[in-house]
Amino acid sequence: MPELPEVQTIVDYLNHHVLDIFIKKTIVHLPKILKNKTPQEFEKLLINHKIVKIKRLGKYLLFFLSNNLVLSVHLRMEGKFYYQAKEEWFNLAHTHIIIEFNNGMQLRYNDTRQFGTFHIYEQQSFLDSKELKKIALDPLDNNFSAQYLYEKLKKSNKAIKTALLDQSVVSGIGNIYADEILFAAKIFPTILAKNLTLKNYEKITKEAQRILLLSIKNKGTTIHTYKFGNDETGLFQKMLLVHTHAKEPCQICGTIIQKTKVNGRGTYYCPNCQN
DNA sequence: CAGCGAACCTGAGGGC
DNA sequence: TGCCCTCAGGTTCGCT
Repeated sequence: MPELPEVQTIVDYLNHHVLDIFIKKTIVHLPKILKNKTPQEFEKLLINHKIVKIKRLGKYLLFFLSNNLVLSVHLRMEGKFYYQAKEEWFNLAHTHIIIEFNNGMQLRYNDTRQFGTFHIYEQQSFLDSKELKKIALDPLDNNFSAQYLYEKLKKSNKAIKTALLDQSVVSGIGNIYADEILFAAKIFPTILAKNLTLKNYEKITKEAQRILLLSIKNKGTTIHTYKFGNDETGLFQKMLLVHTHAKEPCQICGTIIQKTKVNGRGTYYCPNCQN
């Protein structure tokens, strides 16, 4: 499901709604979402504590708790959070975890495909965890640069699109934005990363930052099921130039947009602009 | 280590 | 209406 702009939108929304409220109870309908705790341990660790701050690391949401623990959540393809009154209807079939606050509201984790993950770590060591330690800088990080990307990829035999999807190279970019970034940078998706120049990486970096920021401004991209807050959708899908536009004329040059598979992922490109 | 497909799941949509 | 196939904002595992 969500990539950097969608996760950032969800983090921004939740930071405005769920901070500094005591957690009253938790309900876990699908224990396998909790990867390193039992439902009993999960409740014991959260109850009578508060969420102090929520941050994003790549595509992970990090909930910092008042007891110096960190709840790290990955939404994978379809994970969603709803913040609703406990009386309000919800889809029982796909709501797997509920955190209820003492103000009568519930934070509900909904995930049709059940791919999402919850981990709880100590605040001083969460970055050492197996999943989080490999997350590279994202393009909006102050320390990110074209030089950084170039150094990481100048010997890589991967297709540039595959490299951009590798979260240990650059984090936050997924299938939609990889296509849009390479289109904007006029780079063919299957070119090997090692064959690109620093100048190419400067273009990729610049376009990645522009596109991701523009998408955050538009609350992300809703193609299938991504939602944030109380069932709101993003708007950036209206600004996609290649992704989902197979068989349509390119808005820049009129050539028909092609769809293919790169590393098993649907990939859209303009054979003229990205030649 | 690279590269590839399968696996994890459910549901929507198209073709017949 | 129903069946079968493909596809889906992601990641990890296991095989060659």
